[in-house]
Amino acid sequence: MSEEKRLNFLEEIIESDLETGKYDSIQTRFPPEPNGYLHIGHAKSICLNFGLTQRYKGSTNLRFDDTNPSTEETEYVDSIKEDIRWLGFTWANEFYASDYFDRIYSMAVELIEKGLAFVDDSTPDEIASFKGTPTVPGKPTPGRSRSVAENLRLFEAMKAGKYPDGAMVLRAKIDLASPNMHMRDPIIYRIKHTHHHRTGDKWCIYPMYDFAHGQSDSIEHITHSICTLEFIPHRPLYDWFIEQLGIFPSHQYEFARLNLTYTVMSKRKLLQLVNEQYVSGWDDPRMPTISGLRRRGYTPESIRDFCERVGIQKRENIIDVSLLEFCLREHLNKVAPRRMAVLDPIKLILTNYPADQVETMEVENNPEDPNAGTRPVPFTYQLWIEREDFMEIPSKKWFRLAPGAIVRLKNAFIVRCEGFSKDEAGNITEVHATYLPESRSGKDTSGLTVKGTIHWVSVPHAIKAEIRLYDRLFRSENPAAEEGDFKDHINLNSLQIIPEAYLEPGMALADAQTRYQFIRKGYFILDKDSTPGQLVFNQTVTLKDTWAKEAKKI
RNA sequence: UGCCCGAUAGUAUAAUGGUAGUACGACAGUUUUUGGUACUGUUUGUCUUGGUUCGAAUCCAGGUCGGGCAACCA
Repeated sequence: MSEEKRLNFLEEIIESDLETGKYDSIQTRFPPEPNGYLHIGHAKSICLNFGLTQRYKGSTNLRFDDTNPSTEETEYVDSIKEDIRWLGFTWANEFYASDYFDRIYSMAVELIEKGLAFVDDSTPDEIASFKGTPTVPGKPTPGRSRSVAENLRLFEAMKAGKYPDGAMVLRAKIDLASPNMHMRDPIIYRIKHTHHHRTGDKWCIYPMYDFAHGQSDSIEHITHSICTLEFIPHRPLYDWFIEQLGIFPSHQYEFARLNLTYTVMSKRKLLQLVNEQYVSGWDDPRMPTISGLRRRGYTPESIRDFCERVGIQKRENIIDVSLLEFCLREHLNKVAPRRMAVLDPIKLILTNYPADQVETMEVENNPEDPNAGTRPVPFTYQLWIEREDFMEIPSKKWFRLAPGAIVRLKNAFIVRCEGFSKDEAGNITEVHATYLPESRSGKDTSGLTVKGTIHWVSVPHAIKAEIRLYDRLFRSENPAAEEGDFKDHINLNSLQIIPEAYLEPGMALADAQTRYQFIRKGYFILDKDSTPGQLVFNQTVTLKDTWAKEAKKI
């Protein structure tokens, strides 16, 4: 227990805040906008916000940042809640920025009364051009000099629905010459005659992010409001509103968002992949969404472990997806029951094994777990084995089947290859072998040592299943950074369907929640498309394959 | 050419003025009835130039490079 955990910069700030007595406990929030599904980048934020209040005394709210009704839907609210729960976190309160619309409206009125906000009826183009540029200061629009009474009257009328969308906005009156563009009289309310997923048609004006987020934090007494780097320039504005309104001083802290190699991580791009049907949906197993990873077979444990390992920093980063896969394999290796499945079958005929005999082999369920036990698997003279486990002319370092070579059939016998047959096209159709009766697993008296062990499934007992293999969705490490359209870099072979693989018979009763290891082939989980008569498995991830590398060298 | 943020092995992440360490990856090997797992070893790094200091990845100054900011998006 003496192992010291290194603190990230947020933990250091929090420990200091707790030590100095600035706070007795901390309060964080996870603030998604319900306009898309959560992805692995959000998982980093979720693990951060909830992790902090697990580690230190405090609690975390789930707050939907639903201030833009034109993009937000209840479907997204539901998926977000499901994903957070699945990741293993429980929020203290479920809040919505829309819960605070009345209070936020009053705050706007207060700002007007203090002469710190005004109604502007300039056109969007006018507002933009009067804002100046980063190097040229802005100029006041005519509305800026309106009286408090007039502003109050107009804002009231905006709320009452007297004006169409875009006719006018409410702006904070700050500093049109600020080098920070966000301080150049930012818009804080706009007119949108749009039905809201929660408040319905009660409102036709909605606060902007900058006039809702900090206020919501403050209302909830959030002590540490954690967001991503692009909000850094918003912080002075965040603080300005809190100061002018004299409300609870929440503080904003920023960290670098997660990026992963060979994928994209923006909701806009992910939505494009869905809408343009490059994938089957938000939960397509190739998507970096939480729902996609879940369907693919990822475990919450492995995702949490990954988020812990990537760390929290302020520098931009792109994490190698192999780290995610490492975390997954590490977890699955410990917990996944082993099974045998042949994905690309050829027949192995044991010429000296009685044709009418069926033996039951006891096969280990998980060599990593002594308590996992064994299961019976039927063995006959006709077996399915992987096509790639036989080589007519073996290469160097090959220690699977080849003419004259011996190999062990996992948890069964050692066999010697005696020959093979081909069809007219020259494809191997059958491999012939003899088995060594004295080499049975557990009572092997053959004295032989074999270098290779392969898996098998008895032909008459095999059950069929569809298996879906996945590869990375993009060919480029960082498709978003490539020239042109990111979709030009999509990997067109990211999904490979094996319509008919052969599985050991017990898999007919496969459990939908269990991630299985198909020995030597990777980890697999039942897909939601699966039915009792037509099993469908997703390959979660392959096993590390050092032979594949060796084979490439040749 | 305004303001803001950042820069440590291939990718991430520590070292908080005192031996540049860890993980993933890669490479090599040992063990193995999964070419899996486990274990061992190897490889590669402080953006740059000055300054402060007995001593700088760390503090200071200049530069370089990367990123962000001018939505009635969040």
